[in-house]
Amino acid sequence: MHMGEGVEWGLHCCVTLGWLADEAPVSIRKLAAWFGLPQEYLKKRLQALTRAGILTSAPGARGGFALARPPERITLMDVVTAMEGPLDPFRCTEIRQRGAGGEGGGEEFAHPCGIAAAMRRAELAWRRELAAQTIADLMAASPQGAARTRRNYARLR
Amino acid sequence: MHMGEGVEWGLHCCVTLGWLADEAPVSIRKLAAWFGLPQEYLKKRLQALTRAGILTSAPGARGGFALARPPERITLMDVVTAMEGPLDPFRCTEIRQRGAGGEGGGEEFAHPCGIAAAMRRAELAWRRELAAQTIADLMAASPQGAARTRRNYARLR
DNA sequence: GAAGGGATACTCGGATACGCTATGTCCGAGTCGGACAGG
DNA sequence: CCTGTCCGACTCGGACATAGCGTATCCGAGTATCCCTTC
Repeated sequence: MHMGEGVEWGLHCCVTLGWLADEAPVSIRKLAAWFGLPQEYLKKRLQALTRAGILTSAPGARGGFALARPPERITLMDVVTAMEGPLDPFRCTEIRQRGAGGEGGGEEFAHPCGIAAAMRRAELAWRRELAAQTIADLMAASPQGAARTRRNYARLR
Repeated sequence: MHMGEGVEWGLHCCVTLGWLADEAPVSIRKLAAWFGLPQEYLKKRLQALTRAGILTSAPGARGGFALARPPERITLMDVVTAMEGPLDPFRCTEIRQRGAGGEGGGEEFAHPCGIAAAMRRAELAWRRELAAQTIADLMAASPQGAARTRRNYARLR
């Protein structure tokens, strides 16, 4: 099981955009140089955040990306679902009723599969933790990052 | 993000093997027919459970697979890690120190990345839930399944 | 000085290419249990 | 009746093929800003 790099990229970009709120918008060229990432692909991933309403994008000269809401109102859950899609990692394909073992289980299969329910419980715990943390929390967690970001951004063309 | 089908297959096989404990071992041919799954590939996945010490496999005629321990001592976490590997879904690649934005952050980068820490917290909650549930719990959760399994297994050649 | 036109710097969306991993199949080797033949 | 041999069923491990997705790049179209020209 693997979570795409877009999640890490998106979270770092959101935090950085939070620190640079008064410099917004920030162009994709600067963001890519900032993290040493492939510019075109990073753009594609940030577009997913824009579609999800987490970022706003401004076209034209001096355009770029910015946070669409204050960082206190963007949770990690928002970013993860925007990047990875809304589907659960575990998907029940109902193999219990596919073969010879499932015959004659009529009423039993009206109830949801116990295994799917168990996996779902675990994923809900995961989502709950993600929804409990915001971009603002991440910003607050590394105070030196804010200073470093403003310092380095001033030198970036 | 996607969890392989092997997880669902493995969990269902473990539960079924728990119900059929006194018929053990069960051959891969019967298990595949039981769930309507591709026999060769299912075998490959169950071998991963065997390597992890969750199942035992007996070669030769009347051989097959069986649970290696009582179902109370097999957690969902055991099965998931055996199937998906021990790596975390989220992997921090330290992009924070890769580009122009990371310059001059010397001491700051001695501390672990706050974003990675946040994701790790969420994954720990997930793993905790998985480790809290056992195959025996799943067996108990669908009492009719036990009866159906024994009934259908008697008719299976 | 104001209006118009063009250059520039961006984003957006789609098309395409590539590699890795999940999925699926196949084969040779080893092992166990039972059948069968010979003493 | 006992023992040795053979055969079939089964697992193990590795090799190989395929498909889908994550990653990455490129291009045409649209748009906002700035500058330059023209009146």
